[in-house]
Amino acid sequence: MVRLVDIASAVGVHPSTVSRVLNGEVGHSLRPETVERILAEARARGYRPNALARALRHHRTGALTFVVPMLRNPIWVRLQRGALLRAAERGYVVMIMEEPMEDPKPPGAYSYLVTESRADGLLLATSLRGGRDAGGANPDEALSAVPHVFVNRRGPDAGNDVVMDEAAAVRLFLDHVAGLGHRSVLLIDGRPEVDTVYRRAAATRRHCAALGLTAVISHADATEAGGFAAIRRLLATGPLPTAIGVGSIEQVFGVLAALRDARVAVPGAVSLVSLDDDESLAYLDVPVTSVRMPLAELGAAAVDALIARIDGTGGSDVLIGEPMSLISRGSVGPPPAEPGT
Amino acid sequence: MVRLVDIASAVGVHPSTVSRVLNGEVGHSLRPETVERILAEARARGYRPNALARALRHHRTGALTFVVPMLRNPIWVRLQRGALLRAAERGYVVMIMEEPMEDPKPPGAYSYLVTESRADGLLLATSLRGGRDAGGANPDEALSAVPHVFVNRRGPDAGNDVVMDEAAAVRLFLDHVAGLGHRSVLLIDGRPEVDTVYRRAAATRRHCAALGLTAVISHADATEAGGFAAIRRLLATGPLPTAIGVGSIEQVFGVLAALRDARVAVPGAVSLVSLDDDESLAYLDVPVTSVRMPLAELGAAAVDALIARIDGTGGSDVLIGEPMSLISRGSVGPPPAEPGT
DNA sequence: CTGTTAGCGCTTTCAT
DNA sequence: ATGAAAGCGCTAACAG
Repeated sequence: MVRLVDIASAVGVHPSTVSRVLNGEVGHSLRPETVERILAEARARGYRPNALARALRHHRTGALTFVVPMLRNPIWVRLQRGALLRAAERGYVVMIMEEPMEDPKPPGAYSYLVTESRADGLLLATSLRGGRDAGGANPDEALSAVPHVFVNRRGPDAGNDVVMDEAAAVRLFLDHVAGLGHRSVLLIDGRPEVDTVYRRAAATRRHCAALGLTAVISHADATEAGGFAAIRRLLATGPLPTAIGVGSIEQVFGVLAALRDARVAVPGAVSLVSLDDDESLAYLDVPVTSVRMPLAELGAAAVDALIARIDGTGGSDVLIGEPMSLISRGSVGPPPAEPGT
Repeated sequence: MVRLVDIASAVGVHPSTVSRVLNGEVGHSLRPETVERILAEARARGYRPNALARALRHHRTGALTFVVPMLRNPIWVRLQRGALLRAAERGYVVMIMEEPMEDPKPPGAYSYLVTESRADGLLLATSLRGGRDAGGANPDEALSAVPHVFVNRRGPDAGNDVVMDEAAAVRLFLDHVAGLGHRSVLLIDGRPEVDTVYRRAAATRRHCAALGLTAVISHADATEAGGFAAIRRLLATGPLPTAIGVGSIEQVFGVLAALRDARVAVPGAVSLVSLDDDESLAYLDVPVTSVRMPLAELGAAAVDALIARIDGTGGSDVLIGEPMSLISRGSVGPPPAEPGT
């Protein structure tokens, strides 16, 4: 390992001089020759500053921690990617912690990572929504002492949320099907305690009311089996609404399978929109129309927001709405003359 | 922030005493009362050791870096999960670096992370296979100085590879279809420079020869479009082999779509096996038989192997073969009387 | 049983 | 234009 002192003694100057040169000190005028010699020596020996020692002095680790739930859902991949890319651009590395689904911890359970100087701040996408609207957890003290931002969900403390415009996504879906004449809508989504689900459900009720559509909300596990079961359950109780929105890709597969089993034609009898795009949807037997969400942008914005908190540069809640679009692929058509079976 | 000295002066002892108590020194006998007072004070003030200072002393950061290619493929999610879980069990945190697909770097490009003391070792799943068999890169010096392990691919230096038994997966596929009477096999997989692809292709040729089957290998992008194009291309040149193995989930979707378009019945005309399982395959219009690979186990084993390298506790190449199984779902049947369209 | 001392590798006043 | 010295928070010999 090459240290600062090594190259200092090799060149015959004091370590502090080397430090200044290598950090490109501006105010300090250095003799060009000295600078040259130091730079040459450092390059020759492949000197790399010790991030630990530096962090210890600066009270800055240059690392962020991203806490994500252990889900298969590909949205996390795109989100993570956007965050990693932006973090790299801004000179940070990111640690990933996956939160076990069985025993989800309160967000404050991760503040130790900052307290122990393992990271400068926390990107929190813990599974449950947290205090504020959930009524569950009490305001989390450990957390408030630490720079953090909630990603894709609203946390217990206002002003630290970075979320997407789920209401806009829902409107894209509803306006599309309403425009084709649909009057009854079904939203199949995950558990209502999940913040994104909560916001999509609320937006669906609100916008359906505004458009004069009837709305049914069905909550199920965010898995293939969950989507399958939801359709089964609804078919047992009567005819389906003619337009169906689905909250996660996994559920889309289950919903399609259940409709196929029940011989409900798509888009003949019911129309389907996925509120979560994936390339594979274009290749199914019924290519599925979907709303593409700005996930990478969400990840990047969350990193920016967190760094602002770390730097003490204020910051308020962020709503990401762009780019968002409905990708028309063929699972949506006009409603049938009679309500779908 | 609470430091060691703070609780030392509060209790009225020397910092080193506090250090000893908090680290549960064994040889050193401490007066129970002192121990009690220190522990109480530390708990009361919520003391957390500074990981930076500790790492600086110990020359150990307690962090590993996982370098993964920027792919959508869900295998990375399962692999990452296995690695994160095991790392947490062993007291390490994991940083993730995603390697840009456009300009893949040689594995040695990441050794600076260890040199700068940001991590103790590297889990490398960089996109290309590296020197040894690829003939490309020259032996990477920067890398050899640093604890590392190649995950799911073989690196340029022997003895540091942790891979799955791709040959066994291929055999599971081939024995299954051969047992049903298939005599001609097609493997659709990714780019041949990717090590897993290379090994599956080699195993396919070898085992087909042993079984007396004809084998065709088709390389395409590991995407839906790639799988689609591969089938299109092959259909243009003549009838398909009756048994098809596919290397990645994304390709499976494309392959199914192309077969559907061309009115090739599955499993009537051709049988299909995915060499990469995913829950969603069970819900397609033709549920797809697949080989489930031990991805989480691979991630965990890679972490163990890397920690062994870090601790200087030897270690040689690791081959993960268990648990691996063929999940029969309905896309495989006996071959048709006449070869597929 | 506990205190003293000397750093880990780097940065930053303050001198000169 | 450069050197000296102190210290980030913790630990590990070595004393006593």
